[in-house]
Amino acid sequence: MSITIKDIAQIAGVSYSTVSKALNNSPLVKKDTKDKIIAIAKEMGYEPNFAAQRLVSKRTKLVGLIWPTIERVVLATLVTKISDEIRKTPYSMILSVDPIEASLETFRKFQVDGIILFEEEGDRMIETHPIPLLSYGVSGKTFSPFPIIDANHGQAMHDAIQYLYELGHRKIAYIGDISSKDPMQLAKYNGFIQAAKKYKLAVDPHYLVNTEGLDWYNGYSAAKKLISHSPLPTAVVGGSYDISSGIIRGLKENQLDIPKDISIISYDNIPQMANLEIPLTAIGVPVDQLAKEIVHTMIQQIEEQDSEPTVKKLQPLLHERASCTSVKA
Amino acid sequence: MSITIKDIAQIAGVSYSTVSKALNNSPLVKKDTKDKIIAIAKEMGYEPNFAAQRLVSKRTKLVGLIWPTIERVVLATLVTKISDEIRKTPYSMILSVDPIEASLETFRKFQVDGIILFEEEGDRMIETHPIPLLSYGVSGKTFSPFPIIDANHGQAMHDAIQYLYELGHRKIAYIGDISSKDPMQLAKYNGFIQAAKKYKLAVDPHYLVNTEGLDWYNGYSAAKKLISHSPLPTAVVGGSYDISSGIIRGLKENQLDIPKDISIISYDNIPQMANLEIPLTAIGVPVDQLAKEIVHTMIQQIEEQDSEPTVKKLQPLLHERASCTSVKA
DNA sequence: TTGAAAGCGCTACCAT
DNA sequence: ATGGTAGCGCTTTCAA
Repeated sequence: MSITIKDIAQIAGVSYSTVSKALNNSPLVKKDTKDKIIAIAKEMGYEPNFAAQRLVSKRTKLVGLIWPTIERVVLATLVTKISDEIRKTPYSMILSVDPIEASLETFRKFQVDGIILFEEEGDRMIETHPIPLLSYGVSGKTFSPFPIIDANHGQAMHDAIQYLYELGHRKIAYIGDISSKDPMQLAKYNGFIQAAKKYKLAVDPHYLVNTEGLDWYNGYSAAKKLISHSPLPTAVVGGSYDISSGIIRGLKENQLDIPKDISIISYDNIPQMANLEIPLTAIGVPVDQLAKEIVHTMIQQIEEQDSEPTVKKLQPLLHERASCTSVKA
Repeated sequence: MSITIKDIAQIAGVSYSTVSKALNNSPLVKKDTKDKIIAIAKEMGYEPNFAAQRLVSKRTKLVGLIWPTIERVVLATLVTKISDEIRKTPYSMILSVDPIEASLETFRKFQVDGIILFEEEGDRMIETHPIPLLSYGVSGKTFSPFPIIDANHGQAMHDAIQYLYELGHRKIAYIGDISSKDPMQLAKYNGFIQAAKKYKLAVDPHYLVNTEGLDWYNGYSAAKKLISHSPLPTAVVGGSYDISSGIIRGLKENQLDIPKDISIISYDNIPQMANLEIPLTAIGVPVDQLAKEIVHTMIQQIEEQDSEPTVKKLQPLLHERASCTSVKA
């Protein structure tokens, strides 16, 4: 049997309701008493009984996160960061690896206060769901019944191209996955196309390489395919962390020096970019900020029931490393 | 406010303690009443209040699982299967992606009844931990303060070699990661060496290729390295799912036909083996069985406090697909 | 500023 | 077979 506020009350010589207040930092308790009680609690190794707390205050202070099915380093990083972020708040996070329906079932059982999910899956059955929801993804429609955190992939691609353009690049290739209906992938691709148009780049069709997958190897093969045609581009934009790491290998295996022969910039602004064979300049909303925004918005949504579900487009950031160089016009 | 047993009691015209019994399928309630109550409960969409249940019955029926840091398809599959398995029991699982210390903190807060973790990390501080623990890993020492589920990697390698031997293979290579101190990787490597000795195979040093990593690409490079020397082996044992998928690519890129030119068998008995470019014959404890065993043992450990923490070595199974062929001596 | 007491939803025991 | 009730540990009035 673990120790309860009654035990503390006994030792401290106060009533247990006072202990409760003290532990919750209520202003209704004299500072002396409060300090004493807190000290005793700590000394006794008191841990509040979660179930009891939840029972009485209808909030569970629990957020559920549905683990995305796709295995990606970036997503794993994001989930971890979200977890870190939540740990700084009074909330706790529980994860479910089950398919969405089963996850919702579990979360309902735990009576979580809010649910975070990744991309679209939300759309379907969830409209009716009473639990505050938040989705990380692409805000296709400008209206949504629940808030969406959007990493603004299109903007990111624009910024990448602008950056390369200003370095003098005119022949820029895009290597990414556009085989699926994944809105994030499409948003990147479309963003590239649009920005290329804006900067009047002549995009040779073979500068657009569809990796048809998100794996390392897909980027690797795509890179080889890209350099099998001439003229070679002077820069390439990689669609994701994994893809770009494959591109590096593909280029290196063909004795192409990065960035001397070819510059490369990658989508996904995660710290791991620095640990690749060649640290890559990257574009995207920094994963920490993404996590912060997701958690913050989720909690706000929970605590202010009336707050409008907003679609929040975040600002991508360009993180320079040594993988791009300027080129004479 | 969601509905409670009192609401049900009112509708059913019985006391709420009767409802509680009925819902818990107590034999103390007449079948008629029970059926009626259950029907009403279902109709009203009743969900028991988790917190209240937990508060009164000291068990939480919660199992915590610490998500392994290493990103592997196989582990993700295992975690998912464990989740599926737990969903069949009265228990629920919560996942933590935090580092072990923080995870334990969280789990203590949730007052989980048991904790599952992957490999050794348990050893350290956990000795003192009062919560039943179970580890999936390698049972180096035969004694352990908590139960260990061991996939018996050594035996698996033995079985693989026996299989190949009986097909007539005498030149067998091993491609796997032996650069880290990961006991699972070492167990496989050592198992290979031992079995090779047993079958009196002359293991040319270049038949042992250290991938120095667990990624696809590591297997790919290793395969290329392997075939750069002659004589080529007639069969190769891949150390893991990812590694083997890299091996396939490496061999194919060099116009080597599987299994005509070279047979391949991979560790990791997961269904995904069938979806590779070339469906691979695989050896290992089937992931479903692993999950079943882990969950079953965990629950037993929780419910029978006195049960001895056993080290359970599981029996690997060889799943034949079309990647191995016999060879004339 | 502190204490007493109600009650969250449920299980389990005792009474009927 | 069913009902009444205590109490799990806590928060939150309300009273002192």
